[in-house]
Amino acid sequence: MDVELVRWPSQSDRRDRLQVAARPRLLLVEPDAPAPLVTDLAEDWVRLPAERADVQARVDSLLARLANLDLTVPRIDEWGVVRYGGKQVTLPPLEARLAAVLVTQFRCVTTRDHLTRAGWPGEDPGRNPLDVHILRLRRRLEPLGLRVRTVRSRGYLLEADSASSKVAVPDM
Amino acid sequence: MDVELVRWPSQSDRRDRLQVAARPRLLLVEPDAPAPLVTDLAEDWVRLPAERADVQARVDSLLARLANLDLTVPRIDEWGVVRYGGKQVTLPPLEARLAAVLVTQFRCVTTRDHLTRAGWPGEDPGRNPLDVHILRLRRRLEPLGLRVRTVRSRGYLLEADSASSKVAVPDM
DNA sequence: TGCCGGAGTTCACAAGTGCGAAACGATCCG
DNA sequence: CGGATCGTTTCGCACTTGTGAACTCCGGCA
Repeated sequence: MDVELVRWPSQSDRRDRLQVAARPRLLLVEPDAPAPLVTDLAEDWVRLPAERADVQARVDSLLARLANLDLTVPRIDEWGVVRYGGKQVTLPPLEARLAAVLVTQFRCVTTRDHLTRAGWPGEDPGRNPLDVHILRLRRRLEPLGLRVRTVRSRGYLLEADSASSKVAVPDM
Repeated sequence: MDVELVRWPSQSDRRDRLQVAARPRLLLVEPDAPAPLVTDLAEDWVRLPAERADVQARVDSLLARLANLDLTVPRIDEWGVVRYGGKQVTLPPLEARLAAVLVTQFRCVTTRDHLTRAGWPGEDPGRNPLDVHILRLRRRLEPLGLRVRTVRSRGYLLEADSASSKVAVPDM
């Protein structure tokens, strides 16, 4: 699980995106900026300049506070290794590029277009290759407890399998 | 309720008493002391020396956080993802447009007319489609602990389901 | 009290289409 | 050769949305 460091107020739009995504974040408040009013449980702030140890302490406190709220986030490195919940899998290059986008957008919708650009830079292979690789990515990520959910007519969304949003499909 | 200001670590015994009493407190961490690890939701800290405004901001945030713990407001993003109480669901386009209105009017009555204009811009599909989609929206939002309540002859109203479990509050 | 009518709810069915997934090929590399 | 990666085709399912009708709920009125 990661805490995002956000300079504030210069990166306030990034802060908003993280807030919408319910991602934990630490605001690094620039020297002359006013102090922010923080009510989100996944957010804290520290005044710059700050000791490295103080920043680390706030990150640790934030993580400890959120430990009860299950906000674990998967990670992927540059060799295509995805780690989550103590397990890991390795991905082939193309799927690693797709997974990288989905991981950074964890719990947020990623458009098909965005994924296509990430997987095939500078070309458009059409619809099917993406579909097939999403399918293969699903099978590889499943053992980790991760799920690639389809958001019809919008794109895809990576989320934890068992936790949180187990949506009952309405009968109709 | 007030926030107690505690010098730390010199008044650490007072801090412990306040913690046992579940009283909100702000630790004023002395210049050379190590940063404390804070997991209690009723506690925060600030490194001395600190601006008066920064201290005030932390006090305000602490009070606001405690006041808002069970007054969480649902949110919806532009891709139709509704988040509330640590859970989330994705909505199809039409229901997302309806939900967007109900979410921004949280706990306030929204007229059928308003919802119709939001769901079907530039046309009027009649009464029934709206009713049906309200029903479908109800079923989708139910797992989040949200309820669409009917206000007879007035409209609809989104509110928290009273039976839903609130966010877990550690150490309080 | 009992009945009526409007308001609101729920269901079944259907059309259109976005998407899933298997199966098969092609290519690359040890 | 054998395994892994990646593309293509194809069939069919399931999701979204609309429609009509049956059904329940509730207030008003005689």
